Amino acid sequence: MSKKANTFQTPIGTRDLLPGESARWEAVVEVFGSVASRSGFALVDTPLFEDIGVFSRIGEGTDVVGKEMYEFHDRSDRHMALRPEGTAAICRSFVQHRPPVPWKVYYRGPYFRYEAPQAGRFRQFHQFGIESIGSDDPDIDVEVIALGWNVLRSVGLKEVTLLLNSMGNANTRKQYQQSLRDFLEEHTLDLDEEDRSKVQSHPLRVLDSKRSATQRVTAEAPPIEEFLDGDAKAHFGRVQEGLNALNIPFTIEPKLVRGLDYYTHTTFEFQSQALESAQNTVCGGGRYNGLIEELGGPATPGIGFGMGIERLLLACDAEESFPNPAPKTQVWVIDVTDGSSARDLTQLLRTNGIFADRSFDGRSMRSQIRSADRSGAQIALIIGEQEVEEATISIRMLRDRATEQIVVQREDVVSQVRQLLGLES
RNA sequence: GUGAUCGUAGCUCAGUUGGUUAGAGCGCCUGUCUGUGGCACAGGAGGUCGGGGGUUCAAUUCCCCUCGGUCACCCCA
Repeated sequence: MSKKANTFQTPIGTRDLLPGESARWEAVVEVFGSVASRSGFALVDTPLFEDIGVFSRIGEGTDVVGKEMYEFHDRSDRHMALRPEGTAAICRSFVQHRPPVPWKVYYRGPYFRYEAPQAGRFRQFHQFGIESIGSDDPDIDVEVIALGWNVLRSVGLKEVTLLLNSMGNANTRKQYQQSLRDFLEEHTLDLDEEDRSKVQSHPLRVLDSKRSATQRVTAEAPPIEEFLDGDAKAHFGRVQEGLNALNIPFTIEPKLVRGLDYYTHTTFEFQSQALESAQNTVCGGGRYNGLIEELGGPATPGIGFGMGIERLLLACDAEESFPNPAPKTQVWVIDVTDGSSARDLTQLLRTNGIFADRSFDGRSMRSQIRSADRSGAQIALIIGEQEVEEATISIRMLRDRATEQIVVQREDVVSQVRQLLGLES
């Protein structure tokens, strides 16, 4: 906010993850990892930057590569970019290493897009994602979508809707684009001015315009369904059948085209109905049967999705689910003598697997026990002059004021604490 | 990139037609309680009023520029 001399702040669209939120962040990452690995997906980590060519395969005309990429030349003049999304890099990795198929992987980490920030949108944002490469089986589409569904349920979200569409193969996509272009040209004057320029370059993009004049026109546009060939229809039908069998509710949305050029056949989006903001897509993905080939590999089908962690947590806030986990501190060591007992006892407890903490700077008894209380610890160990003399420790249970404080021998403290915490082995 | 809106203590905000030492609540620290926590009371620390320039005898208050936050378009997670 302020910019005083010699002070700095996070760059536009970035933020610090602070202790108040970081435990929740770690927890949601953990949830995703366990849901994904339960379905046979393994973690893959790719670099945060790559040769820019990897990402330009997303589509030269897309906003993501055209104007939102953080690109730079390194000291050896290599043209690089900070990754703007996950799928292209995973496909590059597949081509580079040629693992056996189906290759089922998940990933998570920061992504970068040079955009003006707003609700649910950042320049550095974070995604989970999965990719399943090497199979054209529609049941894999179902597995991928179901995994997204399972994650959303696991963090407690209820108000989400799944939108589903099929783009057909590369050929139908081309045919549909042309006929859509023809249709839109006839109605150019009825379109919102802002959208007219997209008719030639990106007719598909006109479909998801939010402008009402344009929406009135596109409501009459030919649906892509009419252009699907027999195989595409069969594939799409089988996907729907699978979702029905798994009791995953969905809505067919013929205008769901998505902004990345590589999609073929199944495309889908999970939207949060609890989010008031303009960006309510929590998870989006689809099939990309031509991308691997584009990146120099053998023709190989693939499907996956990306899930925005910030948006997922925003949706959790809106539904009041997935709260910040309780602090982990179990024991607070209070030392009102010279602090050496606190120094030694915290180390002893910690090396015995107990979450222990203490106050510093020789604070008063009152101050230390207040810190102990606020830490969320269940137990306070108290050392004063008397305890030092007698080699004992007073134990106070912080969560139940009715219990009497007890005194134990100093050498028994670890086993006593473990017992009181219910950890006794 | 375009548009709207905002910018006063760590946080949430007051601040009178521009007028002398800029306030509150919460939080933090200390004390009432010379060894005992969630309450109460008292005290304390903490602000170049985002930054720069201008108008004026005087600017947190008016004007310009700039930086940043928020929201929307575009697009997407």
